[in-house]
Amino acid sequence: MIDAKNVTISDSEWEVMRALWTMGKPTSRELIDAMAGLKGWSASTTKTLLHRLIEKGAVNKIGAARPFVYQAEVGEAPSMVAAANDLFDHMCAMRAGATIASVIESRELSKNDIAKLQSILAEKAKTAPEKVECNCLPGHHMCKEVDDDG
Amino acid sequence: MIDAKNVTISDSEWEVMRALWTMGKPTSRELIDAMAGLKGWSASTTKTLLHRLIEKGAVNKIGAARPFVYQAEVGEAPSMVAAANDLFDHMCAMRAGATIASVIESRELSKNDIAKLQSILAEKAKTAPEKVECNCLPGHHMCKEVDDDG
DNA sequence: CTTGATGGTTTACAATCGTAGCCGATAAGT
DNA sequence: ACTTATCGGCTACGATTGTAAACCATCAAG
Repeated sequence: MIDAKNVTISDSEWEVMRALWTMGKPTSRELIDAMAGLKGWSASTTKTLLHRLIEKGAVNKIGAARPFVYQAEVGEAPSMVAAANDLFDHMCAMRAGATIASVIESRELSKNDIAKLQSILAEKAKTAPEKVECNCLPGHHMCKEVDDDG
Repeated sequence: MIDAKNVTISDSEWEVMRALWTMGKPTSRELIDAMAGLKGWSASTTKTLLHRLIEKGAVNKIGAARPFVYQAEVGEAPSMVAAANDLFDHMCAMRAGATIASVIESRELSKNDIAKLQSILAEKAKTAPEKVECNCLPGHHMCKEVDDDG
């Protein structure tokens, strides 16, 4: 369940969105085939998910004639950012640094990506606090130091 | 639904885990009060979630006598990392850089966090590719360039 | 010993999700 | 025109989730 533009998109629906973002304006057939290949879903499954996404306003059905094409209504990048924020909003602020570190370590990033991140970090370093406070239970700072991974 | 240690922990359950991680080994009463304060849940709701987490093996009931204490069985940091990986595994590899950038921009990070990230990035820069390929539909690279946020 | 508080266990129930079959309309082939 | 393959809509159904009440056991107080 990931939130993008105030609607809740389920995991399976999310997969359909991914395909839609990649394919642009596919017909249902193209989408069905793609999902069949990617996830092994039956045609009905993809159709259902597509319909639910339309109901939720995350996808548009375009055209008047019979082979409609479908298009994502919510953008890919904003949805990614929303999903990531949703995740980090639900973890202790103290853990964000270590978690980001782990993500960076495990992902493939281009030279350009890295340069951008470095520049953001350099800027951020200027005003960074010595320590981030735990925000788990308001008023208390009960989280232990970060490195007790267990 | 976030995956940590091969069990699926739902959103609400996740909130309970957060409290457990913060509180350590609370009694059910303490936990119930915390969740009532944080989320406005009734005692029953917290009890149900706690039970489901125990069934799922994510939480341990400790003690033999009547006021048991409860403890998270899965660690906080690994769960965070698992959740983050889960998220990034389900987005186009091309988008990872921009998404991480947005996360870094919106989070509070300590000087130490930043230094650590900078060191990881410096290391990673040595072997970084010029460009990350789209991995959305295998065999094709259909994703547009990253900066068409819309 | 009865009683009530406190904590633990079962049951409930509507909403959403994952997964998919079936049906009706329309377009295409013969 | 008649049959058939497609496409889109409706129906289905068990599992999980969010939310919580009801019930039961046990300990302490009277």
